[in-house]
Amino acid sequence: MADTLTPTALTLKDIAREAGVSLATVDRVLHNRPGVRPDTVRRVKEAIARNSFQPHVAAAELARGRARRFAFVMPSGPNPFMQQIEAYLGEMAAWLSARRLKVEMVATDVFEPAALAASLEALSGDYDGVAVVALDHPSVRAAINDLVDAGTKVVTLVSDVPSSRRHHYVGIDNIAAGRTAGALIGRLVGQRSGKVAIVAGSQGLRDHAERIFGFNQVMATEFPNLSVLPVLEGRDEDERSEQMLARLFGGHADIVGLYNVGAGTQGVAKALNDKALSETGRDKVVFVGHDVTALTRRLLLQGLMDAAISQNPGHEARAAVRVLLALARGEPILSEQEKIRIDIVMRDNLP
Amino acid sequence: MADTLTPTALTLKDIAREAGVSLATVDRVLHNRPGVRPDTVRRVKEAIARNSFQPHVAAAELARGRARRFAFVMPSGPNPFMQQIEAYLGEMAAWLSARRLKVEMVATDVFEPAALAASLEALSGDYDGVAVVALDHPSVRAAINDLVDAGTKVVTLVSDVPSSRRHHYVGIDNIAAGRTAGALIGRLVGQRSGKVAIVAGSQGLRDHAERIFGFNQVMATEFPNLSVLPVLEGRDEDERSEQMLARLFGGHADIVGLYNVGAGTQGVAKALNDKALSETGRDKVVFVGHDVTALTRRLLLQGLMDAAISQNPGHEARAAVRVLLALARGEPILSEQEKIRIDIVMRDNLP
DNA sequence: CTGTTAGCGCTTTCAC
DNA sequence: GTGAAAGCGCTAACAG
Repeated sequence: MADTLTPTALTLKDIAREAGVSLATVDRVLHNRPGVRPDTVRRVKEAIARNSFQPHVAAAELARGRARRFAFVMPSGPNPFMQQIEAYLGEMAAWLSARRLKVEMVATDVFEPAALAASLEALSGDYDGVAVVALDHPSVRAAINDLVDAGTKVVTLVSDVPSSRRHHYVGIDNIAAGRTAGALIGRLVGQRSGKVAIVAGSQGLRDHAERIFGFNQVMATEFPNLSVLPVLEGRDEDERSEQMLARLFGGHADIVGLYNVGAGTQGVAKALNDKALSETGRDKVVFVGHDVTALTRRLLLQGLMDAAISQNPGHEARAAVRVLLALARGEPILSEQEKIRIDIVMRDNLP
Repeated sequence: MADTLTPTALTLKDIAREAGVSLATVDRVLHNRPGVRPDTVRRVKEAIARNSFQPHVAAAELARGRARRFAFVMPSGPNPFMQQIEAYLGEMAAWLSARRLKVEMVATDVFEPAALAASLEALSGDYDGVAVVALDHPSVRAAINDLVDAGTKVVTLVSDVPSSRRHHYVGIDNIAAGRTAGALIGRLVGQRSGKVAIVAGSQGLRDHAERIFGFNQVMATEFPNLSVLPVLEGRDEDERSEQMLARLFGGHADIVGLYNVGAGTQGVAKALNDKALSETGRDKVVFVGHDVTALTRRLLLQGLMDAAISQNPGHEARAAVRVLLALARGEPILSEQEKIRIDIVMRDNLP
């Protein structure tokens, strides 16, 4: 019982013969290039459809000659998650080079819309595709639209600018991520009641704001035993986060859960650990954060952290490249494959 | 600040010139084909290494002419998880055909080692690669080894035969999956103490046995408040699972957790639901199972099921194809990309 | 508007 | 053992 999923392959020439035109004309129709009479277009398109013809990617790739260039615009600074994405891109070197693809990194300041926009504008014309960790700001939106208008394929990475005309977003649904964090804390706290603390980088960052929104949604509707404290804004900095949190712990004896929305994990963990040491015997605070890094991995193994909501950085790096390549080639995108899932990582399923 | 990850590309001809030989000789060395003097081999290899030369995959693919054929040997019968894998393979049709790859499905009885072995033997010589949902049995092991010896690339899918010489395993670490299930049940049960039930298809199936092993490991070491009841073997059948479980519930009033290792989910859910209806006000039994299907999705949304341990069937289908292709081409495998992760799926991060 | 043609960088005969 | 040469199925110039 062998059922073939793929029919036998035809070539451009077969289609040309069937439509009664030349190779070049089929090629023009295939790529929506101008200079073909509407009636001819129709005939060719019919022949293509009738045979469900698929051009051979390898032949197309070989024939075009020049390599494709992609730029990755990433935040400068020591964000471990972003460094992981860059590292995974580096691991693809052989894969990229066997396909004659060139990927270049461009570092820029994420918290400065003007700087980001300028970096993007500077890329215009030089690249076939651009992946950008974007800030949702009017000037960034404009820069993205300009690139798109110039024919560059653009994907937003990790953080989206939905109002722009970017071709694709590679990243997670942050509202769902926040809901997931909320549900985990709620469930892991169990019967107890008390307060839940939130530490974020800034509520001005779109992804952070969305996560908090999702988190509160779940808390309000499903865990009446828990009350959420006002969000602390630690700017993703260790010391600031630690101090704010230590003060909060001082003021509230009944904190049973802690959600760390962004980075600054070192400081958050420190504050939590100090609290645990000073009050032996108390119930542990349930601690959920984001992303699997060297640090969060250690905290999970130690048991100080209970779960990390994670978006696989390797998958994001590869998906961004594949999507840019598919867009550049005019191929359809395997949306199921390129969708980034929200991973729940606990000690026993650490990747 | 633009850092290029990929150097400029050379061609076979460049290497040939540098090594002072012809195109054909470089090609022979590149593919370890015989008929080249050892000294020449050395010179060519040096030139390749010195320039870290990467042959252009598109050119290689185009030049070989004939299409590659892969077979997927899957269990017959209505296992929803396997059907999902087949469906995802079907979705790749355009992708496959654009690469001139042919994928064929072969259905066989998983519970019959002889039948499986025969199906595999029958494939010999006709395919470049075979993906098989394998049973760990000596005759299956032998059949796999025969295929490998005949030059066919073989990957095991979902269920491994580690003792065979298969080139790759595409699937999850089932011991870790069982540990994850155990940790989830333990944590979600919380302070309560009581008993935990396990329903499996059969302890003779390698993946089921491994999951149970991991589950018990975690239970024994970390949740002294919970005691695990003897495993019920429901043969992945709905009715049988339901009856066995209903009887178990009748005999033990203090069951607080339930781990469903395999299929038969319909029956398990039925038994659990009946129990819940008959004893309002009691604490809910924490229910963890495997895989996200139409049914488990519904149960998660309803709240009857608390978490599903899942291996992404789409990812497995695509990884199997990519690995077979890389093996056939002699390319390195992106192990990080092809690794199948253990997903924890709860209501809020349903994919 | 449409057709002809010269490659792209490999693989694979077939000669030497 | 080694080399020369004919494609693979497209794309992109250039002619008409």
